[in-house]
Amino acid sequence: MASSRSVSVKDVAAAAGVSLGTVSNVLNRPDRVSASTRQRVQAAMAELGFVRNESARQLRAGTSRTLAYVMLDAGNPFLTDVALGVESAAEEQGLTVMLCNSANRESREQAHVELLEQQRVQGVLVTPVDPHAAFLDHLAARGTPVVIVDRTRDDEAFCSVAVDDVLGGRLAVEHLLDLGHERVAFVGGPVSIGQVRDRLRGAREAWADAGRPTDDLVVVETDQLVVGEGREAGARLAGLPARRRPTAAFCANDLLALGLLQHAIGTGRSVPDDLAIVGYDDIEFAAAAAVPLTSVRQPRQLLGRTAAELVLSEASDPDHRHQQVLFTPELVARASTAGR
Amino acid sequence: MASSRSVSVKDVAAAAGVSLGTVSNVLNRPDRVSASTRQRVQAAMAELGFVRNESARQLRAGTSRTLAYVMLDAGNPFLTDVALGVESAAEEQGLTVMLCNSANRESREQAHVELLEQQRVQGVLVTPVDPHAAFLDHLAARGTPVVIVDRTRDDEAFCSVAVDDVLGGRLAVEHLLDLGHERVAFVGGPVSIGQVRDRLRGAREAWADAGRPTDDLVVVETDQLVVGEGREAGARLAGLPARRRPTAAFCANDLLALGLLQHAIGTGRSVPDDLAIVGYDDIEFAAAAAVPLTSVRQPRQLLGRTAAELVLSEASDPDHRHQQVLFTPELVARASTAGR
DNA sequence: CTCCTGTTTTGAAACGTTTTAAACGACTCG
DNA sequence: CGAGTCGTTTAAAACGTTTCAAAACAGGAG
Repeated sequence: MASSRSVSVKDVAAAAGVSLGTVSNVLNRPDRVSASTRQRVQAAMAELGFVRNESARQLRAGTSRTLAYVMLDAGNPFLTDVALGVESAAEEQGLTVMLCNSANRESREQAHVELLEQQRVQGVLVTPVDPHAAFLDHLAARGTPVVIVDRTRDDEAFCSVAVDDVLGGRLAVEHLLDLGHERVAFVGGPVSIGQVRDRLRGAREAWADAGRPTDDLVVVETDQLVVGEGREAGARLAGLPARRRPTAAFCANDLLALGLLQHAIGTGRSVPDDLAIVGYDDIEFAAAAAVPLTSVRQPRQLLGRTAAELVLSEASDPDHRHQQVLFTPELVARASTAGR
Repeated sequence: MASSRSVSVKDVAAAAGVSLGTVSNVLNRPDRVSASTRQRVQAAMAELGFVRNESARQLRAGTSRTLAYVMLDAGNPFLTDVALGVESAAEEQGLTVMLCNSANRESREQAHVELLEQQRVQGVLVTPVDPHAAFLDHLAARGTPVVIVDRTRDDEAFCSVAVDDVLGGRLAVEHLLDLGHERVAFVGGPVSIGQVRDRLRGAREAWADAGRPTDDLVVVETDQLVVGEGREAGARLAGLPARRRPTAAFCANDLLALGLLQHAIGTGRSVPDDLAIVGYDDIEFAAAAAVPLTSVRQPRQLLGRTAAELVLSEASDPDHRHQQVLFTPELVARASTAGR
């Protein structure tokens, strides 16, 4: 209960009438200490309100018991689920996770990464603004294990975990083809985002494999992956002449899909009868939408868990080889595409 | 670029041919060092890939340059917005923020708090499972500044920032009264949550102030504040005989409101004509719902920002007095209650 | 040439912990 | 009764930084 200035091992030792090495033993290998002294020391610790100084411990140990996840956007429900997976894997290893939010700003991402390196964290997981940023290479080159999460790089300089977006796009369009749609829209953008590109590619592959004419897959490009853009895409689709108008849309994420859905309902059109909709990510709100949304689900928690395991393996296993893990997405069919 | 084992100040000193004190000066007060040696040292640091060891720095300094926010649920968009406010305030002071997710489990919350204390963070912000948990008192008693966020306590043992939930409940119900509703439901629960209690109390006060009979404010208690419970509440309301059935509902949060909305649309009822809905929190998805949701907005970022400022004042100002800040919520009217 | 002044650099101590090798008793065995 | 053993405790060193008093130095002024 003492609220004065920080109580050290030395103070505890003095109070308990033992040497400071003994106090340390009580802390770290209690079995090496006789029961009576152990109790005396523990009593002193409680009495004085001793709190171990992690900096000193870490300085001596050379390494910390934490692991960090630098996330692109802490407000994105997808990424917070990934974080949950990271945490559960870390917890099993007795490690703590620090979450850092770069809020889509590369400068913040870099600042976080640098501080984490100074703190000698066990490893850094990162969903980066730009997976090719030089400071990530530097970090890894100096020996901190790094895993890239939900993004990929062209080279194999890092471990990474991601989901097969080409396959996801394929699943979505195959589902719509199965339902008999002959004219489908892809809604998403900007194509500068690798994931959007891959999902579109998968969609096109499925379309081509089914022998459909290229023009019947209408691409509606958006500026961002947000609800408002989805509404606007809805307006653009509705403006098309009836025979060119798609009967189904595959959206590059759920937010777009929600916007599209909102536009359809707002203008009195029926989902799925007038327009079937497939989203991507299967966020919690997808199932909770006015018309529950068919969506492509990614193994979010597993993504995080695997990333954590990889980074720990890299930290402990001396002859670790980088690996790029690619998970398989899964289509969850709901009312927004129900049979016609 | 050296990827061997950690490079220390000593190594840099040797490489640059100066004493280790000089290297430290280059790092901390570059003006005390002549231009030529400064450059030599900096070149050596770059050459060797020197990274300051934060543990050692902190051990010497006695305090860290970080601040932590232990959040109840990192998946809750409301709290991530609060975190954004914390971060922006911290950034201005040159501090970094660690986010810790307790995922609604008190044991995790406690584990985080304990590690943070060991790390001697500048201050701890916390949205706790239970604001009266003993370990929070202990933490504060030992001298770590603590601010309680979005929760309140009966005593004044801590600084806290929260929003006036009684007023929020009042605003919601006054809005519905203004629109001429004569029978209103309050949907929310469990009442063990202080915030639910307060919002209900505000609703009742407004109702009573308008001279309406108590029975005409129907309370539908839920088990949790989630979408599914909202749907179920919708079913319960729909099951009431027409003359006892409310024409409007005030939900204790937006998730419930979304569930209620979903049920109404799914069963072919019109919002707001058959049922007007008011939510609480004004999360991003509220505005994006099938029918944009009227909701009570809280100053989320300001909440976080103020909490950060309070904790820093407590850390630096020796004669700091605890204060309980209460912000004012604001009603945002949208289509789900549009005029009738 | 000496003395002084101001700037730059140095050496040593300190922060709080963990670890290792050595010291210490007490006991047993030959 | 001395040597060896075992369980417990201790003293000292080390981790990498910052800081502070003191030393070295350079450049004038006398």
